[in-house]
Amino acid sequence: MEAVFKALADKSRRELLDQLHKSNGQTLGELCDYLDMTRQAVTKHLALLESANLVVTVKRGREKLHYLNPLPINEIYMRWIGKFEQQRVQALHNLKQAIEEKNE
Amino acid sequence: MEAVFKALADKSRRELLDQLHKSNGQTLGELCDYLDMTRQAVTKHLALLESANLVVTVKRGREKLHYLNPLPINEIYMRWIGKFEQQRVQALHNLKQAIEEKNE
DNA sequence: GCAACATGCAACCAAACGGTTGCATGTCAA
DNA sequence: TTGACATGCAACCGTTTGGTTGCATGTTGC
Repeated sequence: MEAVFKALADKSRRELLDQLHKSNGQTLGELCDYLDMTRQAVTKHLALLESANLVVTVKRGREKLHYLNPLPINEIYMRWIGKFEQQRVQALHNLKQAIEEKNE
Repeated sequence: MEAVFKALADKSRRELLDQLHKSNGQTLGELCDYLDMTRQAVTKHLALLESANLVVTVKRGREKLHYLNPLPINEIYMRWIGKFEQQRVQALHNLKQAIEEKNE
């Protein structure tokens, strides 16, 4: 959970997830094309995403294929964001009531 | 957007949001009770949350009241997480296939 | 008015972060 | 087999981050 939030905090890593979203199962080399940094830097980002369980990798010969795992993001939504989301409706309701009361 | 992700990356800040979720409109002093750090550190965290527009503050006399703003989190869900969520089923299918291919 | 209280501001510090360079390892293809 | 290719590993480095301490400012209530 903590790892997922940390992983999502970086723009480059979100970009990588975006690319995998567009085309799943890309190699390290392919993913490097999208980011303006060295391969080693991209490796580090991918390692972090993998340790957060946001991407899963499979080795194929000398290549390493990267697959997106959307479950942790779903988890975050269910356990964390949904809670606040739920309150949003309540907050809007409260606001509506406050305005109505004011108009009386 | 970037600011929101960065703000959510820290456990203490998520804890603060949680506390505001439980009881909205708390003062700095009250929020300090929940975290094991100095008031100044909490101030910094709240400033970051405020600059990410996740909390809104109102001054009342010598106190500062903190209110949760759930809209940015909703934004993240709508623009970012929802996209991955949608793909979830498809991605699981792809992953399953990739693993099967590997086992051959 | 003044003492206690709630918060603000700034300098400082260690650790984590995001990136680099250099080199090693493993795999494919001719 | 050997050279090119895809990736792995480790040391290093500037900047950001999360926290501290010390002091300043504004507000309340007696």
